[in-house]
Amino acid sequence: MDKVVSMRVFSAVAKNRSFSGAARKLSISKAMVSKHVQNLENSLGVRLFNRTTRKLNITEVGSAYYDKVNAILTDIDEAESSISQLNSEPKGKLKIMAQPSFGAFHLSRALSLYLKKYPGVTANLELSQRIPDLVEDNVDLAFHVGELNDSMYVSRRIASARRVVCASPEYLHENGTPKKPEDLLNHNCLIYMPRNDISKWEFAEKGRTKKIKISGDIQCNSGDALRIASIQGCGIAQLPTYMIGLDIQAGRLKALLEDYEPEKQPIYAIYNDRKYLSAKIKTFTDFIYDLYLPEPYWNKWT
Amino acid sequence: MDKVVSMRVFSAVAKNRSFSGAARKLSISKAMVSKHVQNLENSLGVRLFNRTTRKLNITEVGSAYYDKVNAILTDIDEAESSISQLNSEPKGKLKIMAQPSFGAFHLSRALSLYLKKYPGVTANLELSQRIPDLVEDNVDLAFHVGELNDSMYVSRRIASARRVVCASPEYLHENGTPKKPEDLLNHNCLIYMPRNDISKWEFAEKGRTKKIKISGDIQCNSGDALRIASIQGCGIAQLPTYMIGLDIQAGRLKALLEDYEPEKQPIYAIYNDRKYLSAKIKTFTDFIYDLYLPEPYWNKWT
DNA sequence: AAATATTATTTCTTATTATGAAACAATCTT
DNA sequence: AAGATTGTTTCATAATAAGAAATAATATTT
Repeated sequence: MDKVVSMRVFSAVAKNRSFSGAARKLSISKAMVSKHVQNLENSLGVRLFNRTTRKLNITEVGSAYYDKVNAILTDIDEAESSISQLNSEPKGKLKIMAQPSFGAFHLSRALSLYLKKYPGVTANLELSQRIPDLVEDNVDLAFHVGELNDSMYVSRRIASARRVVCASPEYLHENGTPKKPEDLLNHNCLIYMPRNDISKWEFAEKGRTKKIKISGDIQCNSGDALRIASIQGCGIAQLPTYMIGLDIQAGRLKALLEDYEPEKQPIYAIYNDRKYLSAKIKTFTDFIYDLYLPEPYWNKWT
Repeated sequence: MDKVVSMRVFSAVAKNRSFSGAARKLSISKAMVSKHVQNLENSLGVRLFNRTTRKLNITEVGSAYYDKVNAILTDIDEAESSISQLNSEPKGKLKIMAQPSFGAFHLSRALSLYLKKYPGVTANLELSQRIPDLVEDNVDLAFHVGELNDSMYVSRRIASARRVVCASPEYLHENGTPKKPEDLLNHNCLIYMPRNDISKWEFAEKGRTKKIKISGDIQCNSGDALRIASIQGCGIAQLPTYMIGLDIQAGRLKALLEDYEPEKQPIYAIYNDRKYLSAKIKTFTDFIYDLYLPEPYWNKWT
């Protein structure tokens, strides 16, 4: 028998000075009222009311208990409402993890807009290449560019990333401009290698995906490093537009093979639980999702 | 599912940073630990722990809830222990009702001894002829001399009362001294009449009870008034020794028909509940019972 | 690399408990 | 006297608690 319920019933009986009255007020049977009071009396080993069928008097002990019970019930209500309030309006620290380039270029901007809208939230943005373990790292929310091998967490697609092949004008001047994907075989390609198995680039041709195995003398797990390398004319890179949009606009890099542009990569928000999503996580993912609708700005750089 | 139990389980999990650890500490199955936490999470609509099978992290909400829950649990424990303490050592106001003569002559003395022994108790002694309704009158304990027609309350025999027939020396000098019960028919008897049906006096003769229908010109529902009347020589009265002991010792009254003394009347303590008897009631009835053992002093006045 | 151990959860069955309608007992009100 | 209303008890049933065992995930040890 739920002790908190029994306390509420007891409190109602004491307040109404009647078992039946309490039953009506609480919309339960008077049998249950009787049993709840007995439940407390048994667990306390004390008589709380002196009663006959027609008269009711709270005992001295009952009266002392009544005061304490009311304080306790108030505290419980307060705790629950403050918890649900904490959950209905975003508050507290929001810890986010994301890949360095996407995080640095775009999340930081989104975050500062978000924090302006929800002053109760503070943020902690941690940039790392690896896909975080939300629990282990105590992270509320992670963003990931690219397909996820299944994780136990919830992922929500919040945007997409165009990838383009690019090189510096200098490099192209020296080594020529590839016209179709296969031409890359003769170029020095800058290889992004977060895990050590991908040395193919995807392209689209006549609606089909085509993979070209590329090669080159630089392999790196940092997109930023590849970007710098390509700007410096080290070779050709395939990079997301959210990284190199400005470089292309500024002419530091030239986009290549645009007719063969591959499928956009999905960008996911990853969080722990769909059921009890805290307000700060919910509102931030919503905010991000809306911010990048219908097409994120980094995908429209021309 | 008992919310207080769930709170205790939640608190143990948070303290141990482990579901299994909490289960061991509480000696319940980890299945139940899991369910209790889920119970709270459901009722709050909030995730309290971020957890995988191997890692556990309390959420921000969970942490806030943890503090509140601990305070609440402490309050509940405090309330319960203070209630049971209130019940284990006598405290508070003890409201007693009794018949005027017995109360005035003897209970008041017993009470003052009792209150010396238990300083936490204060007393309220109300003297009235009628048998009280404990609930209606909000009385802890009543004392009654004489048989009870069944009441719904608990009665405990705590002593007995001798009754003797007596008259003032002056009356006897004027009207003669009755030698056997039947002689009373020719005397003016002072009739005690709390309810209006008793005009017989009991006597014992050869081990049998004999009832003598008496008559007289004074009927009264106050034993004290009868006592005064008999001292003043108005007639013969049958009164308990606890009332007239001193009068007989002082020679104001003479005991009559002592060879025919009737059965002693029982004296009862009446209270509300055998199961949850509060400490003050229990200790006072025990105290009274012991005080009058093996035979109350008022029964041994010669 | 494989085996073992430990974690939280889920499933399943069983024993317990909560629930209120109805019967009951005791007053009060008409 | 009859009817209404009180708190309690009884009873049948629906709901739930409980934990053993299976499961899934991941450390740790071998």
